[in-house]
Amino acid sequence: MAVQKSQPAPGKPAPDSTRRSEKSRRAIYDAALALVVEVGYPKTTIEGIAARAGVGKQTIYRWWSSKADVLMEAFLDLAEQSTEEAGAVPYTFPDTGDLAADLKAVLRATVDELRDPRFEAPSRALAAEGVVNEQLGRELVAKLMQPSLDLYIGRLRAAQDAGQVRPEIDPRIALEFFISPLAQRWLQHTGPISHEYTDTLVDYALHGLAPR
Amino acid sequence: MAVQKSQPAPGKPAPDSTRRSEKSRRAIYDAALALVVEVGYPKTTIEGIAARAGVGKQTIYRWWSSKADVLMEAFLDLAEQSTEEAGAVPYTFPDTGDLAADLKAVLRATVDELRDPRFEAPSRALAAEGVVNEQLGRELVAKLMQPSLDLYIGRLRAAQDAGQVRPEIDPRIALEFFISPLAQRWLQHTGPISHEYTDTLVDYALHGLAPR
Amino acid sequence: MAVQKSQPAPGKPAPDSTRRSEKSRRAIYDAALALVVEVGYPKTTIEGIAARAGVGKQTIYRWWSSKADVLMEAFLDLAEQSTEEAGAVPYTFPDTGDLAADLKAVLRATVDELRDPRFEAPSRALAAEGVVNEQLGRELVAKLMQPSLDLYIGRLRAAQDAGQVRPEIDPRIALEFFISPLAQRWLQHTGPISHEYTDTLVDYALHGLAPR
Amino acid sequence: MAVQKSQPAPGKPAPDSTRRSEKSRRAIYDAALALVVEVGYPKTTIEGIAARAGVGKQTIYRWWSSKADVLMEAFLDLAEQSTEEAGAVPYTFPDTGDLAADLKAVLRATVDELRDPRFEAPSRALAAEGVVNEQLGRELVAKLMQPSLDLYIGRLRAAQDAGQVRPEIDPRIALEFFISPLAQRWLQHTGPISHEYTDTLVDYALHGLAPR
DNA sequence: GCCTAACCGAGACGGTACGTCGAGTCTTAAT
DNA sequence: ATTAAGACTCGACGTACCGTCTCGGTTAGGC
Repeated sequence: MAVQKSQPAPGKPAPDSTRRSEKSRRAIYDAALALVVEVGYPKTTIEGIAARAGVGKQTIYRWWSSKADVLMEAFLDLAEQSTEEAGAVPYTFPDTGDLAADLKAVLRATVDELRDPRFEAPSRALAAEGVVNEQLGRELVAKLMQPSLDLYIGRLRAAQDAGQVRPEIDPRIALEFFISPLAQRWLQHTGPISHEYTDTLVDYALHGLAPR
Repeated sequence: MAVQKSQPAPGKPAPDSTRRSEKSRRAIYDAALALVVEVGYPKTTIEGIAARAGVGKQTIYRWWSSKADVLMEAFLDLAEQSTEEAGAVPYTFPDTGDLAADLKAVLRATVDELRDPRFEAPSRALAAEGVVNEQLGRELVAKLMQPSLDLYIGRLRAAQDAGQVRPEIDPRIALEFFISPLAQRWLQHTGPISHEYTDTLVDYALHGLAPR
Repeated sequence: MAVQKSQPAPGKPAPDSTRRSEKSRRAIYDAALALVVEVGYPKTTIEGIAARAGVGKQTIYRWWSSKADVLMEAFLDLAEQSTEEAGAVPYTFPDTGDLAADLKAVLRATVDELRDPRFEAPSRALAAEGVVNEQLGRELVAKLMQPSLDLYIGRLRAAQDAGQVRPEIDPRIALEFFISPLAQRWLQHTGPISHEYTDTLVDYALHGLAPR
Repeated sequence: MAVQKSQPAPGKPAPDSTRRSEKSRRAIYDAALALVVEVGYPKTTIEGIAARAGVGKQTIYRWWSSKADVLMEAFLDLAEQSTEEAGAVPYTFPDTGDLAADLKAVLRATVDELRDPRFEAPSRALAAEGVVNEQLGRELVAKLMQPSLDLYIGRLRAAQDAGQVRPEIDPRIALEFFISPLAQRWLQHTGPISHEYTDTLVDYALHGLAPR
């Protein structure tokens, strides 16, 4: 499960990645994440990252095309490490047979993650960049979000097979009832996020707003 | 409803707003919006706005505290104008008695607005800024989104009174089923937005995912 | 006798010289000369000058087109100041009636000046630059050397009128017998320079190498 | 006469010159001279020379200590080749018994050489470097100029023996009347150089400026 | 109808960061 | 062991904007 390297500015003679310094790469990831946490994304500069990592600026420009690009890889790397560290099987979704309970459990974990300060600053920064820069946005979605979304889809399909979700429902849309309200509250500061809140989302979504 | 001017950096002798040049203000709004559309938010600079507006830099710094601040006011102004232009009663929500139909109608209009290129660039820029800058984010929510959200709340309460929505539902959460998925698809490029899509959202949300 | 300002890079909107900061100009001159003396010309950088002068780099680039250009003006300014300081009538050549004595006196003064450490580093640097960069070289000749050369020509013509120099001699060539050997020894380190040496030059040049 | 290799940075384990690649050396000389002619000395870089010569940078740093050092050897090599090529006995000075004629002939040849574009760029570059870098300057004088100067001294001494030059004249100073004015005009662009000019120098110098 | 304060266009200023280039060092593979 | 190749750290380049600070020149009210 290797991290895909992003392309540096095209037209340049591609650097030889076999000779790349692993030490520098790690130092750059660490410096970038630390700076984003400490001083915020806009005040995080390529020069600052280079200085903190004890690395020449050119070494950053050689392998990445922008600050956002560095941060994205750093964040992907962080996510990978955290997953490994947690010892968890990385990409699974609980299936106890109780759809509501499973969704609530996963969403509670997501809430906790969104509040982890190690994740908050860089993921906000990346999300903001993705809003404005479509190319980066799509990369983010593909690399960071899609794997999780696929798990939701799988779980919802299983629920359909078990007769707990109506068969005509499109799981790719249904999952947004759980993900999107949480995402918007977090991204746009439109409201607080909590375990109770996500529990409520699950209940509302499964049973609908209208009386039965 | 006059646009509230934002405070310039505190500690300064407050400028006398009665002597402010209306012509400059308009020129600055126009230049800011045009530049964001033409070159994108990150490449829009205060110097660029000043030059294009034929205005001194100080005139911008005197009345606004940041690029985002200028753009926010410019955008609010644009939104106001558009509303007036449309001749519409600005802040109402249809109530035909058919909740689903009313929601679908409003969401279709929202989809159309999100696709209007005049709106897209600046509102993306502001949204992105709001993700990262909490203070600005809250201002955006309060000034740009809250009025609309309140209309949703009002309509949902009416539906509750009419027995079309279960009484224990919190309308402030319920409205997110309509707003948030659309917002996320648009903000994060996670999927296409269309009238069919929002129609589906309304149906799913009202009747729930589970079989009845 | 104003210092001619050199042209910044053409094609740029010419800066308004009436608003130029005299303080910055002085500080830049001082820093440039000091650095050339202290660390040598090649290690003198625009950044270094700016930092030492407490000035933004742009302020240098706004008014000068290169390091050599800065240094040339700084040196011209220094020369001017020194002349004023010395209280001397700036552009005269002694005429006691004794050509040999007058030439020897002036050349002895020149030798002293060439050895003054305040002058040595910058003038070497400029001379070197002028060797390789013809445009700058011609400017140097015109602004720094020509006035002195003209004085030699004047004195030699007077000597011709007085019958002390053959009338068919071209003073513009003759003066090189006094100037050029000294210049070459100094520039190219081909030999030591001293009062005795220049005295000898005068004697040899006036009376020739061949027996009479 | 083998070219003495200059010392690389001291303190390093001296490379084994018996295993040196002659092909690389030649390629480096050619590349260095070509680049100086084509793009000028300041824009000639070690990287550029290495790339053009198809050589690793280290190969240059191993054997030379600086750009000027490379160029000096390259130029010495060029001078040697040219001399051989010309088939001439390398280090002689004509002695027809007519001092004036001999000097004029040699100076005319010098003028022609100074105008040869193959020589001009590199020798200007070296001269400029020598003005500012005393160590290199002295090396240049010793290796490039001294042999010629010695020939002048020899010829002048012969002339003294023949009674054509006054015995009390120091030939080491006298020769500067022929060399230095030409050198200065060429180096500092203070005037045009031509056969007529050098002829005039010889006449003026031999017979003096004063009436006889 | 004048005075005088504030605003205005303009843009120079001290700075920070940009993205690029080259210096000189170090590592790898191949000859 | 030298070589071609090129990644590395470092420092300077010249540019773009930042936010502050003068400059005249309008442009109001308050007298």
